[in-house]
Amino acid sequence: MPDIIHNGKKIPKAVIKRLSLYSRVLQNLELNDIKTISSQLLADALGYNPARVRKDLAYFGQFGTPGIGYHVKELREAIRNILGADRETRVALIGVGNLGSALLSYPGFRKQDIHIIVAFDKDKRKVDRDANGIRIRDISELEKTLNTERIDIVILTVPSEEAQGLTDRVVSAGIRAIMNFVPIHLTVPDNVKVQYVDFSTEMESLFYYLKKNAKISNFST
Amino acid sequence: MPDIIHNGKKIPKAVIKRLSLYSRVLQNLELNDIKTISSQLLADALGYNPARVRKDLAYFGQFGTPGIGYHVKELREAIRNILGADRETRVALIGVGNLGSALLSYPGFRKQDIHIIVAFDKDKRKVDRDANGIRIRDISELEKTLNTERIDIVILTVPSEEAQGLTDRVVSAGIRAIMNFVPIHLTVPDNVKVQYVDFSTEMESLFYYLKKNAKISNFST
DNA sequence: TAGATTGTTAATCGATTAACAATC
DNA sequence: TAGATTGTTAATCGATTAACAATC
Repeated sequence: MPDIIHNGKKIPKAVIKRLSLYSRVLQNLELNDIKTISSQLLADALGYNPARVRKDLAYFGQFGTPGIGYHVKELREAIRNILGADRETRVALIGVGNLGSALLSYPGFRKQDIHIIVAFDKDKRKVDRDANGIRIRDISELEKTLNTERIDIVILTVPSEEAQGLTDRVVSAGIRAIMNFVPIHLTVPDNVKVQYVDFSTEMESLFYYLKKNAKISNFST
Repeated sequence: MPDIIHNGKKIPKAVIKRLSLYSRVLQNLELNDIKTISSQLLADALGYNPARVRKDLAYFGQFGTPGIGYHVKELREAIRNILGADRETRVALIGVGNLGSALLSYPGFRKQDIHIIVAFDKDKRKVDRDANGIRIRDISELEKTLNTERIDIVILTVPSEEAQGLTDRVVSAGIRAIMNFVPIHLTVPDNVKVQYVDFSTEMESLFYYLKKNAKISNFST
């Protein structure tokens, strides 16, 4: 992946993730009719340092007022603009198994204007069935549909053996962003971004911390 | 969270995640009857730098042989030992909705000896039903069951409004590790580790990269 | 004006990579 | 021995935090 540049400044990847979290906090503040918020309070809501909040925002401009803080509504709109979250995100999902089905009806997506518009499966018994309001298509229609439906992002929820092959097809079809739920490393060209979501790895590191913490508390008792 | 110390060295969080990925690659190599692997090849398999691989492993000891590389089987066992993945991980899941159900049958967990042993829901219509071979319990049995079943980790897949309340209960019951799929920030004591899994945030940053990349290619055409 | 809080610079901390002597 | 590759140190790069003048 090439570096991401905004107004001549290189933006760390982590900043983008946090922007999205700030936006969510601001959304809640707006619902509670809170008009302004300081970097301190915004940081507290997420367990961050206030300097980090100010620095993150400073990559993109000046949004606050010294002595006052940030105007909630304005800042939220600014962030949504930066993230492109003001437009609809058009998503395709490949592999309508248990996890795929769950994602099709994931409430968090709807809230953020992320729309899974098409779903594919290779199982003929699933094809043409309805999944959360959309028709499951045969995987043979993949390339054609990605184009006609102007898909931005592909979600992969297929068995491991099929992941790389489908990735290659999707990339050839012009897709540049893949959210990969399959626990293998995908090889893609440099201009394609893969976001890995890996439950087992997260679980294993949690368990490691747990084990370590247990030892630490044994020492102190 | 206190720092994680191993043999007097502070271990970066990212190292633990990668250890788990190394283990997975080694598992595949073992299945393909490959006996040894160099840091270079292990790095290639994950898109890393070979120095990173050697450095990560060096936190925990010396596992390789100069001129040869690492013995696949040995290294995998060593890593599983470090991660504690040689023991069974006992997990409870709260909230048997779409996502919760999908996780109950997630094949990646079974593969890594991660066992979801109990599941809870507050919906009386779900209670006592079977979910992937286990009986769904009423949420009122939460504290009691976490203890009798000796649960290590709790998975949270409940609506946002209920997440903090349930977190408090779970923490009072002595749980130290939570895998949180609910898109809100949870407040917990310092000795409890929360692992956030947030699809919307990942999706929004993917979309941001996509938008940026599109602009970059516009420039070059 | 006094208090609060921003935006930004400098200092710190942490993580990655390059380089290479040691060694199989 | 010659070639390969480790473990580790030093150099680089990047991200976080502290501090503070500017300013509402």
